[in-house]
Amino acid sequence: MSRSSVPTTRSGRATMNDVAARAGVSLKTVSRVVNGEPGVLPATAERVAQAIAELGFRRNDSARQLRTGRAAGIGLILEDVADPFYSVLTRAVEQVVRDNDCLLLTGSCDDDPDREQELAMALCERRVDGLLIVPSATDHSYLAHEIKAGVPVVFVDRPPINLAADVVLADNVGGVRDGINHLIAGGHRRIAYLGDDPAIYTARERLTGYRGALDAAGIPVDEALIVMGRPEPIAIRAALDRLLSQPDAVTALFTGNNRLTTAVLRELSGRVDRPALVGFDDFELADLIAPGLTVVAQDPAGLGRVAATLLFDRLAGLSDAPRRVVLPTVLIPRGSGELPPPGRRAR
Amino acid sequence: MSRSSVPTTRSGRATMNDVAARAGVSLKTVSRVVNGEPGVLPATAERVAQAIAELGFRRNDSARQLRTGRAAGIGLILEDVADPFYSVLTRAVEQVVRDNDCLLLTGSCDDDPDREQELAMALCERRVDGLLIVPSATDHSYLAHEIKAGVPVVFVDRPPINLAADVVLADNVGGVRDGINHLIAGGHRRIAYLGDDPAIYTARERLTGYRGALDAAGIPVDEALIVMGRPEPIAIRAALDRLLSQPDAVTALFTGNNRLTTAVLRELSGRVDRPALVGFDDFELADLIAPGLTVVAQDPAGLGRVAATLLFDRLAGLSDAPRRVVLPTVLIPRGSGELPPPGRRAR
DNA sequence: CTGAAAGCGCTTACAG
DNA sequence: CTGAAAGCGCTTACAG
Repeated sequence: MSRSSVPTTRSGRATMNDVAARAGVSLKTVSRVVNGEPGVLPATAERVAQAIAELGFRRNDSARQLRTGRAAGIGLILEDVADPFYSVLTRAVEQVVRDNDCLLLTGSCDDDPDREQELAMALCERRVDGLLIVPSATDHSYLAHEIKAGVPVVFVDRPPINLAADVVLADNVGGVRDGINHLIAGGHRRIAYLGDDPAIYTARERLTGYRGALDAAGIPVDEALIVMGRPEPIAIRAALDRLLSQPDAVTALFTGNNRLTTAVLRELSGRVDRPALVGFDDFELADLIAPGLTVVAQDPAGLGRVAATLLFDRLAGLSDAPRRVVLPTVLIPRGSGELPPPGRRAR
Repeated sequence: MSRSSVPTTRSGRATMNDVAARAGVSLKTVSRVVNGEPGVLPATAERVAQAIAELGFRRNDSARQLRTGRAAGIGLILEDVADPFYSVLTRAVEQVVRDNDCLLLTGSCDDDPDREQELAMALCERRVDGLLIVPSATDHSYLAHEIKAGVPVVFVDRPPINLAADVVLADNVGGVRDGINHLIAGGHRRIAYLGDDPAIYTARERLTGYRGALDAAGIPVDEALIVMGRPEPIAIRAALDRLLSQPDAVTALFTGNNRLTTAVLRELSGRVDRPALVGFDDFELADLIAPGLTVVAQDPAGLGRVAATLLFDRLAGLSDAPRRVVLPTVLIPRGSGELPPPGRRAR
């Protein structure tokens, strides 16, 4: 078996031309074999396969991509993969992406609008087939060009602003309503709401759920019981001190997200007389603290799965008007949300 | 300003040629402007910039990639992004990748060796500039071709098998040794070790740390106190029943990873007389359960950062022999690891 | 069943 | 300072 010459492609990699030369066939025949196209004599295919193995040939997808226009890749932009909510969402997206024989390109933007746009543009320059975005920007008109150029974009967890596009959301209003109703049913009337920065869509939505539930129950909303802002330990401590020690002290707390819940738990852990607590968003070990943490659970995996599936539907040609999908939440009682108000604790 | 004709590129996207035509310059001049190359008359650059804006031109990176051979992308393969250990690692990798103006392509392989290889090959076909792998396969010789072709590969958390390549590891042996020594210093002699499937590198290494610490302290290793296997609740319950009720019951447990620790905590939560517990790997809320969980903390962000940095060093030309970097662990006492053995609890 | 030619949209290497 | 030509490694559209 005379080994003629090592392929001397500049990149150190064999190309289809190298394979063709070695197998004594044309470039096109190699392409047929590599892509499993029909109409190649078994004997020919065999020779090509052998040349491929000998040269360690691996198709260059950037050339293929240039020619076909398909990247076989999807971009995912979110706030921070390190956050369990997003990492679970990412995993679900990955699964759908894989089922569609694509690769996933990801980036965290830390709620920085500029970074979101930067990432989106970089992904578009790479000509990904579609984009999944948990938005941080306050204006998404910058994507209009890309959508017109045929790149489907699906928003997740928060809707786009100044742009018509698909979006998959959790039922923020309904979820909080359920949680507040649960506390009301437990006898609570003085229920505080700790939410994130109202600049965040979900923070506003959830607050709406709080107000709605109180209204529906005929309990007047006391604005002094609403605390909105970034989860800073110091601010939270101050808020809790006030809420729990004021004349008509609160008997229950609702925390608007994971980070707030954790921060509140840390502050509460030293206290003797604990208020009831329901948190929005579930997390690992919520059942192992004492009392177990009652939560309104979102479905991050569902958000990712549904959004990614919708994206591939769009890629497959689905051309409705932009859709708005809302996924339900689930109340999971574990103890903290079932603590009665002090007056009733004697029984 | 006469608007001649909308660009009719097949993809619906303007190309450099379209821009050139509109600006009345050559393709090459457009390329110069887009890439910020010097030697373009300000007036010319201005005309080009305007044409770019009008056409919504965005450079096609797949063409650029084909020509330059640089993907400006890094591949990351791991077990499961949804696991906090990996999601934090991913975030750190992302940061380094971004600092180097690259994009990140990721994939989870669920400890499936075939899936690892599939992903690695797909990423190589896409001609990523380098690969970061938390390996699941038991043979990495399949990567020899790629490495020879110039794709640097850095392994993370577990070393490669049958392949010489860089690797960044946690100090598994030393970390467990510290944890066991801590328990011994607390008066414990009957210390059980619950580890994961010994097919996993880190599980074997950590067990080695356990044996070493006992040996060094002159405590004979009782094989009956070693339980290795996937973290199945049923198996763990059975093991705990046996370990805690046998004649010479254990007074302390060491759990070899996050999932084992969680599973053990769930089983323990009902019990009255708790053994001391130290877990390998830290997690959120470990301070909020009672007693606080004492852990040997790894540095997942450090692993990701150091590995990614090493990868870019390789891309920049660093050509030493393959390196092996070991990152230290830290013992964090929070209560569960400081519970004394029953004999001493009276004091 | 097989192949020669053209072209995807850029960058490279020259030339003027 | 600007541009014409060639080519990266594939796939497309034909032809035989």
